[in-house]
Amino acid sequence: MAATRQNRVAVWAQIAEDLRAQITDGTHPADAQLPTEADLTAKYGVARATVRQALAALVNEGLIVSRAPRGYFIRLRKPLYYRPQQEFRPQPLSPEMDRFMMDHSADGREPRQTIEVSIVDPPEDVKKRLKLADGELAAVRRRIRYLDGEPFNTNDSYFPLRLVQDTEIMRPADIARGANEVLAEAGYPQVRALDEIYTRMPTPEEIRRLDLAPGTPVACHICTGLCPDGTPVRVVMNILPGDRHVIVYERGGIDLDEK
Amino acid sequence: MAATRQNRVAVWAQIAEDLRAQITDGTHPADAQLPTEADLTAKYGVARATVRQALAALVNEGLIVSRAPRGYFIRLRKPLYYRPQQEFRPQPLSPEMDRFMMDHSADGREPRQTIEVSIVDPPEDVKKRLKLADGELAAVRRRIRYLDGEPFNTNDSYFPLRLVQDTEIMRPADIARGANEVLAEAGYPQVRALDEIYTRMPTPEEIRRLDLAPGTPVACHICTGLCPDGTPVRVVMNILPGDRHVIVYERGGIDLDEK
DNA sequence: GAGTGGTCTAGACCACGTA
DNA sequence: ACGTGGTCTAGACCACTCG
Repeated sequence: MAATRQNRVAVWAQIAEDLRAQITDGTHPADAQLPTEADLTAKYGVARATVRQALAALVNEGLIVSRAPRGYFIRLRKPLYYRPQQEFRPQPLSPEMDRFMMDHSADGREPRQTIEVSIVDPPEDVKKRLKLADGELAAVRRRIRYLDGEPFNTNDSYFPLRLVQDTEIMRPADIARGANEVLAEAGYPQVRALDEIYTRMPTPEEIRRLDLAPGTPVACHICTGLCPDGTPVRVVMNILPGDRHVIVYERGGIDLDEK
Repeated sequence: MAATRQNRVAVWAQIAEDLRAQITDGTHPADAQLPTEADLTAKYGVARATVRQALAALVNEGLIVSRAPRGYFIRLRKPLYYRPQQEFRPQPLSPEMDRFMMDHSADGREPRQTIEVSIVDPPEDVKKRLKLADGELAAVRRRIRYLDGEPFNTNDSYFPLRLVQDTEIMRPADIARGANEVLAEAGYPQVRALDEIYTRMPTPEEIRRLDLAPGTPVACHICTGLCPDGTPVRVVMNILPGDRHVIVYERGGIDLDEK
């Protein structure tokens, strides 16, 4: 537990551990206010900087949040389920599965999204997955999704420019039937997809766009859509704040692995 | 960018931004050493604590790591692909997909795992998913997996105790044919699964077990295995350090959604 | 106006790795 | 032996929110 190189635990780490135990053991209700920095310096008899180091640790763990100048508060997690397979299987495989999902549904929350379309030289990640030729450009539809006015996730869809030029995809408006349908009509139906998911701390840009609190990691979900002949025609980069999402996959009809 | 409540950017935030730009723009090679704290205090003409705050920010973003008392170093990301569907589809759907995966393979790295088996009153998460009666116990196989001696992920498999008592599952040894096979032989074949994935900062316990650097989020992958009648018989809780894993799903044969 | 957290300073001592 | 980062202290001023 954060032992210093000496055989002892730093004072700030002990304070952090104290507070962490109180938070996780449910002593305080969610959203409760913690003692002030002044309270803690008095209680533990240390300098303010030491208390601040303890609190900063908890902030970076995502356990508490500072609402200056009001104080520190216990953070609550209210993730919604997020389903990459959504359109494929709108219904859960079984009522049992549904149970878990009911806890966090978007019922009654008002969705909204902003859309920007532009032509770009895409980032290396995307370029590789789209198998773009050197210097070849892509169209990107950048969306930020909101729920009740709060940013929920971002969704940047990249298409090889040559495939979508002069299609509806280039217009910054909702596409009721979906961009995939448009792409299919243009002769590029997607029949397979590769989902890649990894997690990291957000960039300052992402913190800004998604209004992320410190200590909030993001999941990066990259979906590559392929035509029957294996040509990639679409790469979607989703940024999912960890405090707002649970990604769900349902699998069935096969022997299931352990890992 | 970390503006203070005044209309200015904090000095530490500017220093962090400077360094961040240098790191992400590839000015320095990966694993390069940053200037020392003393260098930076001199360069920017500020107190050491200010420089340390900038560096701490980058550490928490996962961009750099401190190897005291040697200095700060740029962090490298070398994730391996992790496939929940592994046994289902050992081969990628197409050579195109394989391309992305070749970059990070476990070739030539020596895998090892530790196994502990115990009987526990499982955490609430697990209890709910296993639909355990009040006070009902579970067997848990806790595994830590290593690659070349370094911890890679943890895998805790929970089973209702009544189903697995007196089976091979209770012995802390490798099960060559897999715990699922044992469960199937006992009359509980799994035909469906629900995967839930979310991301958060690790607990101190996880930091210890997985030897995580600061600024490393984890993905929590919970797999619930169900019998044909919908009874959950197994819940697996995987903890996947973000700097070591990319989770991969392949989907095919269906219309694919955008989200 | 009182109290909060955010920022910044100028010191100090320590353990540890490396040269 | 030296330089490194880790820890801790004792101050200071500020902007903001709330009563």
